[in-house]
Order: sequence, then structure tokens, then C-alpha cells
Amino acid sequence: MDNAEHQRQPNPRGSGGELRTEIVNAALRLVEDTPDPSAITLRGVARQAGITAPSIYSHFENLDAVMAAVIDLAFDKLLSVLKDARAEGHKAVARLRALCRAYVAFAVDSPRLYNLLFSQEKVTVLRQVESGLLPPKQVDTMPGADAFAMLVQAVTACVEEGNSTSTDPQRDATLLWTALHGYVTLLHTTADFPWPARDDMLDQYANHLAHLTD
Amino acid sequence: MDNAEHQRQPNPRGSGGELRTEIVNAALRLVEDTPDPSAITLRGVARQAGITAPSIYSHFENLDAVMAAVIDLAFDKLLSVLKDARAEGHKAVARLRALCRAYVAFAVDSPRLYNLLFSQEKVTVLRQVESGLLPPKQVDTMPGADAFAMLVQAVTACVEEGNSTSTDPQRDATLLWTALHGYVTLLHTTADFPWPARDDMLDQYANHLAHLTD
DNA sequence: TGTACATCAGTGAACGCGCGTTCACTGATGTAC
DNA sequence: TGTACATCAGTGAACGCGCGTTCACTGATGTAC
Repeated sequence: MDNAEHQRQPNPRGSGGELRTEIVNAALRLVEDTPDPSAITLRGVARQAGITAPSIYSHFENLDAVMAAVIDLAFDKLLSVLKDARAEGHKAVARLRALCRAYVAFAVDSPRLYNLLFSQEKVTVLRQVESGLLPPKQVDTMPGADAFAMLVQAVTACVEEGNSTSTDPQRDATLLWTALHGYVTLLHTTADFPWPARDDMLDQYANHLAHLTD
Repeated sequence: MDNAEHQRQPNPRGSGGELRTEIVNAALRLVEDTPDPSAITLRGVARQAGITAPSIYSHFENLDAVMAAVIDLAFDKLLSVLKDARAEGHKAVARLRALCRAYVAFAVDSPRLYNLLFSQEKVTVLRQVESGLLPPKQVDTMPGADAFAMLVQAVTACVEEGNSTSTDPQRDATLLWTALHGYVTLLHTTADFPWPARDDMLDQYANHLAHLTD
């Protein structure tokens, strides 16, 4: 459609599913290249993938379905980065710090992908929860549930090793998560600000929100 | 164009500028009603204002200029809310807590307007700062500079009254701001989460990031 | 082994839509003489 | 006081564009007989 690869060869018989992967990867590249995620279009994804727009419909219902697949992939990537970080160090405090650093590094390295993970608003849901029409959802049904569970577990481990005075690891993990999230998103949108050194920021969050004593 | 008020009367001679205000207010209403801000169009603003699209060009260069005016207005609103909050209580600690509550309340009450304030990405700038091509900007040239200055001042006042052990109010105000920002944005996008009580969250942030001893 | 046919993977043309932007215009109001 | 005219505030029609989505199609590959 676009570039020189006009003579695309169809995939072999059994493997029509391979184009599905190509489409998701094309959308992923587009996310990283596009400042405003809502400027990503179905036709744009097709161009990036080197196919025509209608071809996408064989694999996805619409653009939203493509983006949902990208978001799933991004959560997988985040989780994988966090798992690698957790393997660093033997002490619980070191592992918690590594987790925070890895989370922030992921967000800073892939800011647009990171934003995509947390940019779908749910105001209506919020309003319903507040007014008691809807029960608060269980953590483990959320897309990032595994990642958050790791954080809770890391804080708990610090307490168990006697290096945190946290009395409520779930709450303090929530405090830590929100703080890290606020930090990376503001880094992204308010870069013209005299930010303190990143490591200092991370230490402050971890020390004081997870109540580390080490 | 849209509703029954087809027979709009032009503004009187000298006051063409009044339509400017009407356009900004129309865009403001649209922001609150539109989940995805980039779904706001110039034609949509015109419809909301009850005028035809070309009329906007007499007052603004394009839609971006309209939205810039909306953002200015929103920062003014935020600042005004914070100033009111600062007037509460005589002790510095009470004023700091009131400031945090007011900030969060503004973001929760006007989530889409709040998002608009901090949704313009500046990745390029960030990259340049990191690589030393650009000096970090002074705080006071930012749009929300006044609001941030109030927070720094509030932390400083706590230290002066002996109720905070902060050794770096500017840094700790930054920590507090980022945490509050992360909290309200995640409340907005991840409403289906077992959030702890809001007051508890706010107290934790203020107590531990601003090092309150009271 | 050859041949007719079904299936699969993807194409190309076409549609209607809302968009940003331009242009010439209209009609009310103030001003000069 | 009357009248011609300039100015102001906003309109309506039109344009070209990229979009999502549909439809009939093409041509390669596997399968049945």
C-alpha cells in the first residue's frame, strides 16, 4: 500500500493467525511513534503492517480489539520486566527497591506504551462505586493484578524480614504504586520541571511509604 | 446550527470579544462531557456554543488555541480552589492538609478538566533535558507554577512551626505533588480497584512525604 | 498422475461521514455629512 | 433630522481529506476423485 513491499506474499494455508501477530506488533510500533494515542487509526495500523485496511477485519472486530491486544501485550511486558527485577538481590528490601526502579524504568523507556495501560478512563464506574451502586472490584480481576500483587508481596517480605514497620502492606503498596505512577506520568508531561534525581525520588517513596527501616 | 436557538443575535458593536468567552466556556463544557479529549473538534465546540464553525476563526487561530485558553482557565480554577483551602485553619499542618484535600477534590470533581492540565506530553523535552541539551526549566515558568509554589510554601511553614522534619521542602513538595497526582489519575482510570479510604490515603501521603510530626 | 474444485489469505474499489478551512455573503449598527 | 456608507459579527455553501466499513474479487494452495 505504502512502501516498496507492494507484492506481499499471503501467509501459508494453516497460518492465517500469523498476520494477527503482525497487526498487533504494527500497532505496538505505532503506539511508540504516536504522541496522541487517539491519532492511531485502523488504516494507519494497516499501513504500518504493510497490508490493506480490510485485512484487519479477518483477525479483529475493529481497532478497539487491536488496541486491547496491544494493552494485553504491554501488561505482559511490564510483568516480565518486574519479574526480572525481583530476581535481583537476596534481601527483601533490595528486591523492593529493584521493583520500583524497574517499574519506573519501564515507564520512562516506553512512556506512550505505559500511558496506554492506564489511560482508559472509568469515571462512570468510579461514580457508581462511590454511590454504592457497585461493589469495589477484587484486585485480581484487573489487568495489572499480577504486577500489583508482586508489589504487595515485596512489601510484605520486607516486614517479614524485619526491615519495614508497615502495618498494612496492601495499603502501603497502593501508596507506593500511586506515587510511582504520578512520578512517571508527570515526568512525561511536565518534563520542564526541576526534577530531583530519580534515585533520590525512588528512595524517598520506598523508604517513607513502605516504611523501610534499612 | 443545532438546537432551537437558530436565530442567534450578533453581539453589539464593540463587544465581539464576548463570543470569545462563550467559545471558551463551550469548550470547557465539552471537556467535561467528553471522555476522550481528542474527540473534541472545532465544529463540536461551535455547535456547543450555538454558532457556526467559521465564527471561531475570528477569535482563535484554531482549535489548539481554544484549548490553550481552556487550560489557562482550568489552571486559574485550580489555583483559586487551592487559595480558598489555604485560608482554612491557623496552623501550618492544617493548611497543608487542607491544600491536599482541595487538590484531590478538584481532580475528583472535574476529572477530565484535571486530566487536560497534565496530559500534554513532552517526551522530546524530557529526552533533551536528560541528554543535557536543554537546561531544566525554572519552576516559575510552568503553567501550574503558582499552585506548586503554594505547596512548597505550605511544607516550609510546617517546618517553621516545628511540625515537620523535612530538610528539603521543595523536594518533599514534589514528592507529595506526584503522589497526589498519581492517586487521582489512577482513581480515574482504575476505579475498579479496592481503594483505601481517601482520607487515609491523603494522611499517609502528607504525614510521610512531608514528614509531619503532628 | 492428472484435474476439478473448495478454501484460504488478502486486495481494490467504493460508500458515506465528519472534519478543518476558505470564501463570498448578509444584515444590523454606528458614523459622517 | 435625514441619508449614504463603513464597519462589525457572524452565516452558509463549498472544497478536499482521511476515516471506518462493505463488497465482490483474485490468485495461490491444498484436497477429492
